[in-house]
Amino acid sequence: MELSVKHFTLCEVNSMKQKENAPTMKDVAREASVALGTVSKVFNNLHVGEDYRRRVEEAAKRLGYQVNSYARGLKTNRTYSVALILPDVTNPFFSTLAQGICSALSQKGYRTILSTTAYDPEAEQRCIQMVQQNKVDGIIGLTYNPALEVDPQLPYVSIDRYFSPSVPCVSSDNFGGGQLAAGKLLELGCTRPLFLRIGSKVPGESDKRGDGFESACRQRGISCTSLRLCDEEGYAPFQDFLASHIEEGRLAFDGIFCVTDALAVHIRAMLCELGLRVPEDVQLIGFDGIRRFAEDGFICSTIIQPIERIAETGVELLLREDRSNLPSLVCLPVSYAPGGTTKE
Amino acid sequence: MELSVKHFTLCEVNSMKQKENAPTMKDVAREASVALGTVSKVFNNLHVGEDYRRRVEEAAKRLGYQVNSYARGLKTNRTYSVALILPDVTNPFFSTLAQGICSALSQKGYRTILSTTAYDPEAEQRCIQMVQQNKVDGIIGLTYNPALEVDPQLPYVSIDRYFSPSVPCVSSDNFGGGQLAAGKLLELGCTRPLFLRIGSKVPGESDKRGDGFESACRQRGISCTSLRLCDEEGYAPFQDFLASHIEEGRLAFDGIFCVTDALAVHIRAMLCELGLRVPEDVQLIGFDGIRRFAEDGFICSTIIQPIERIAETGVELLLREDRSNLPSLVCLPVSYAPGGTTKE
DNA sequence: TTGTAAGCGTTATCAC
DNA sequence: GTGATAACGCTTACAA
Repeated sequence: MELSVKHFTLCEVNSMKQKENAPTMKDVAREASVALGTVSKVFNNLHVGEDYRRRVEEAAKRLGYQVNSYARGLKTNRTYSVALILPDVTNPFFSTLAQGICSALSQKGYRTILSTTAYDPEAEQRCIQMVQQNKVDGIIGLTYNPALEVDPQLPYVSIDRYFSPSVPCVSSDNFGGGQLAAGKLLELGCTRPLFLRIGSKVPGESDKRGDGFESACRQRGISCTSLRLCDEEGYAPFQDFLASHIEEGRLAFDGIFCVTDALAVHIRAMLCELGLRVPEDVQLIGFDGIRRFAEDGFICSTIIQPIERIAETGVELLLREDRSNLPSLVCLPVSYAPGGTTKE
Repeated sequence: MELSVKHFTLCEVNSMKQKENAPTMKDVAREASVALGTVSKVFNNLHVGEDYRRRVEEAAKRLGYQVNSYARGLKTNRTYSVALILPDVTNPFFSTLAQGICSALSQKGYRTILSTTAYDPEAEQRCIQMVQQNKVDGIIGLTYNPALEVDPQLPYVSIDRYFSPSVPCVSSDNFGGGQLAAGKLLELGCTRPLFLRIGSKVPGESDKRGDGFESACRQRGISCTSLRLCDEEGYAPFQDFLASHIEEGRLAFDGIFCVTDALAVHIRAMLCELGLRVPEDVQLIGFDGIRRFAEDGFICSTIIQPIERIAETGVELLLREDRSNLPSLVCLPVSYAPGGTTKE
């Protein structure tokens, strides 16, 4: 008689040691007195006589059989798993993205293999290697290594970073978001706008935020100041810059567009320390649409990224059957919401 | 001549369609003019003549060969991947946990298969099924289904929920955290403490937070009020409760311990609306140690969970070779930090 | 409609 | 030490 591997609720499990023998299709076939091929057909929903199907299903249940998707993948070359490569899932933007991608994938029957890279280009490359060995069906990556090496056969979707025409990139409409921020600030009475940026030194889609902002200001005949920093420099230069632009307790700017919400809250704190009031003296708009908790309001006035749609679009592009006419860049629409750092 | 699958940087990839033929060990063997077994040995770091090894490695590089870990797993019954089952990776506590577990696993050479369940007990069970088919080497789960069915053969570590002696559970020292909160509040001059809780109706380790708080109050001869709600009830009862305990603009409590930081910030907002000042009129302590961004301070005075250590411990327990003497519950030490909602 | 057998890419057991 | 060969669990022609 076959030794069956029953499943137990976690509460029932005690230290019973069974022999290491997960039941296989062969076991099921024997238990159901049918041929191996028949069992396979049942589990692939192919036509099989009704009573055969029943016998197989019952036998499988009795034995606690589960298909071995590794063995299946070996045969079919499809593993129904995709890799998600993110710098860090702690950041609210990334974690929301991860959530969206993970559930979009699971809805389509795919597993998510999560790799975090801590912004390290070499770790990024190692992840790629690792998941390629794992024979994933595709990769969604938000990476900073401009020279990532990837099997060209493997579907790849990039988030927020454009590589080449043949690698689809999905991101927010960063340029439009910058324009929107400028429009709002001006509309709210600002006349001396400032753009502040800190981020990676490797170029990315989000650089367009500042471009859009400046462009919109210029278009309205307003001159705009910008300060763009790299992560390595830290926040200190902002502090100095702001302090040096205060005259008689008055800042030279009355509206600041920050490249992220994270920066906006930092700048807000700096302004407070400098004795400036937000939004009375200076209005602030960030970018991302971060909330503290899901039910909370925004942590600052902000340009909201449609993270959910970015996730869905990325997944859709990655899993698309016909890969001949993929767009090289899709920008999703952003929106504005007040969050206490503007005068509404 | 073999058709080799070179790797390209993402930027170089153009729409070149190659034939679907990832190189296999057989190809490498032929390319290097050695036997198949020799190639296998090279990739498993077994003893092989130095020049053979070199030839194989060069051939592999030429062909862009990568081991197929599916095929390997089929043979060896180890996949070097573990499943992480979380309700939702958007919540800061969960995302930090995910980050810690993911990197601890990757450090040990394991991949993380992430599944999010949205607190749905059935989704949790489906995840378990799915990852079992995937032949993961183990599961780390933070789940709410009290009757999860799992293959008893498969190593399982539970976070924050105790199932049975044979299923290791790792969590913070919730009871101790409650005591700590009580001690702090009392030390800071509170005399009329209140405990507020909202959460799942299925019991979990975090229930001990309130128990510890009450116990510590009792021990010091102070009577303590508690209000414990289920998620379904929403925050409204808190609002009513607080409003009904105000007399002449004065709240009946001067120190509140909230079961999470999320609740604490909500309660703080409610108190503000009711015209009460935090921390002047009422002091507040939360639980978790949440920050808005990694560099920021805490969003409220809080009992900090050692999330990093929970992650590491969970992984260590899961991957432990000798599974005969596993602890059934390990509680990790918490600490207190002020965050603006207490008088320090 | 059902059964048979070859083979997916790897590892492991043997003789050599 | 190296090299053929038989599994691993499954899918899939193809034969019955």
